[in-house]
Order: sequence, then C-alpha cells, then structure tokens
Amino acid sequence: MRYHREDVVDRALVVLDTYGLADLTMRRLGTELGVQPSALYHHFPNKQRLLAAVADEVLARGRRAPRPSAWDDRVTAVCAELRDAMLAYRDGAELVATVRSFGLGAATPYDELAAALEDGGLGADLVPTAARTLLHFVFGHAVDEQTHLQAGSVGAIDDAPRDDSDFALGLTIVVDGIRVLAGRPTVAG
Amino acid sequence: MRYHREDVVDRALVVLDTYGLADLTMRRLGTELGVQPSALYHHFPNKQRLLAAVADEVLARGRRAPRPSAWDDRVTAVCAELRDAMLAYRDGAELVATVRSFGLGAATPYDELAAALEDGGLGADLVPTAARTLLHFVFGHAVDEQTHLQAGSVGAIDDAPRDDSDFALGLTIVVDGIRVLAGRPTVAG
DNA sequence: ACCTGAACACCGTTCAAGT
DNA sequence: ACCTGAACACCGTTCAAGT
Repeated sequence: MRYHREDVVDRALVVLDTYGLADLTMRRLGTELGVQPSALYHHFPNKQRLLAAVADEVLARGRRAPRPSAWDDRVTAVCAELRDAMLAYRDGAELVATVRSFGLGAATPYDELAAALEDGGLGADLVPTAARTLLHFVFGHAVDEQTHLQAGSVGAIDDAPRDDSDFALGLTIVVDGIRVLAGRPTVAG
Repeated sequence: MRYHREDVVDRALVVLDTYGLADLTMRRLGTELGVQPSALYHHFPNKQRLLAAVADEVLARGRRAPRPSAWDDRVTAVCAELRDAMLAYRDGAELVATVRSFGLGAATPYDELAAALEDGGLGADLVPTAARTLLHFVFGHAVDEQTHLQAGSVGAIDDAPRDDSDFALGLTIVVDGIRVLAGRPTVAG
C-alpha cells in the first residue's frame, strides 16, 4: 500500500500482459494492488489518462537508439521500433491505437517520422500526410497481427516469420509511395 | 413490439447516429425499441454479432455502382466509397474498424481491392499485403478524421474540404507504392 | 499525500417462463 | 417465433471521511 503513480503504471503493465486489455479495469487493478478502485483516482483523473500513461510506458520501454542517418533508414527504424514495442505486450497495439484514438498519448513517433521526412527533402506541406500514412500502416498492421487477423491467403503452417516480412513489404509500399511523392522514384524499372 | 432482425439493425443505426457508439448498448437499444434487453438475444447471439450486422449495414448503404474499368481507378473508387460509407454515420469508422478487429464483418472491401490489384497485374503473392495496406490507410484515416484527430500542421480555419484532399493525397502514396512494387513506376521524374 | 467505504448509475448475458 | 422478469457478475466514477 501507499503507491506512487509509477507503481500503478508498472502494475497495470503486468495486468495488461497477463490478462489482456479487456481485463485491465480500475477495479481489477485496484484488487491487484490491494487497494480500493477509488484510490486510483488519486493518481489519475480517469481511466483514459491511466491507459494513456500505460501506452506511453509501453513505447518508452521499446525505445532503442541510435537512429540511422539516412532518412529512409530512419523511417524504417522508427516504424519497426514502434511495432516491436507494441507487440512486446499483450494487446499492446490495440492499447496504443485506442489511446491515440481519444487524442492522448505521446506524439514522439509522429514527430520523429515527420522530422525524418523533412530531412529527406519532402515538401513541408506533404510531411504531415506522409507521416500519418506511415502510422496508419504500422498501427493497422500491428493490430491485425496481434488480433490474429493475419489470415494470409493460403494456409500457412507457421505465422511469426511470415508477419515480419509482411510488415517489411507493406512498409516498402508506403515508403516507395512517399519517394514518388517527393519526386524521387526508386531504381525499379 | 414483435420485431425482426432487420428492424433491430435499423433502430441500432438510428441510435448509433444519434447518440454515438458508446451509447449503443444492448440495454439502450432495448429501451429504444420498447423491449427488454434480453429480447435482443433472440435475434443475435451477442453484442459483437449485433455490431457486425450494423457495420455491414453501414457499408451496404454506402454502396454505389458501377466500378471504373481501370484497376487503379477501381482501387480509388472502392477506397473512397468505403470512406464515405463510414463517415456517413456517427462513429461509423470506429464501428467498422472495431468489428473488423474482432474478426467479423463483411470481407467485400478486401475482396474487391484484391480483385482490382490482380487485374492490375500485381503478383498474386503481393496482392494480400497490398490490399491490407490500402485498408489500413482507409480505416486509419477515417477514424482520425471522425475522432477529430486531424489536427493538421497549422491552424486551419475550415476542416472538411482539407480532409478530402488529404485523403486523396494519402491514397496516392499507397497506390504509387503499389505501382512501384508492381514494377511500374509513375510518370513522375 | 494516499487511501477507505459506500453509494450511484450503469454494463453484457443467462435462463426459466410466458404467448 | 418473439418476448418478459429476474437474476448474476460485473463496470467507471464520486465523495465524504480517515491517517
């Protein structure tokens, strides 16, 4: 008893990873901490803000440095890190996407992508759209993957290695599209 | 009293559009129909399946024909129709995305996109990834737009017309990326 | 600063029983 | 075939009060 904000977030991460997002309730978390649910409202104004803090922690724990110097390698690195961070916790992708959907959570991934794209010489008017398109792909793909929606076309015997290359392929589509937008088509012919 | 399945879906659509997805509960819908919540379980096995039926109806009502003949125009048309259908109802994008996330709902948009891409000569091994990448963009963009997350970069005075062109721009990125993947770069230089 | 206890206004779902 | 009534096992949130 007598917890700090970080203790609550830490325990929420354990509950998330053990029982899933649906079971990450204020009452359940309170029980897990040996505390009344109302006690949590001393640390967070509501459940949304609690979830936002948990989502931010998921991303913070998945953080790795340094970034490559080439803009396209940096974009790829940021997207891969984001995906890996979300997949590292049960329902992590759905959590981060949900938090984002109610306008909360860290803006770091967006900012990093936008900075990389600007470095790549993409017009400032195109940067926000391109950065958001990358995020839509990463979130969508990770949620699909984590919800076991990645049916694929034919009956694959194993899943995991297939999804890695599927992610890479999808990311290539978006990055190449951005290249075209920037007036620099690829070497493909 | 004494309703059919379709009556329930129709009324659910009204509740959705009037009060939003959060207020589309079994109890609320029952009240709205003048019926006990338990009565709804005669028509649907659970809430997920009810929502799936509602999501399918949203898409069905947004349906418009015929499709263009060129593969890329067809892809654009399917994506635009999907987006418009979801935006036509309050929280429509979140509803369709949610239903999809638990593995339910119509597969028509995916099937149509996959067919168009195959017509475009994209390798059969690349079609599923490309089709899903298009869907990730459309869903992500529509949810952002409908949750008023489309902050943009600078303080825009009006929103609506901006989002239309933003959608078109993002879609261009993905389609051009697919073109590159298919070995057919655009005319850009 | 951090927590209790009790309450308020809700949820989805089940199931025997009615018409 | 379609619905009632009652119950079960939950939710998030508020708020006066305690230490």
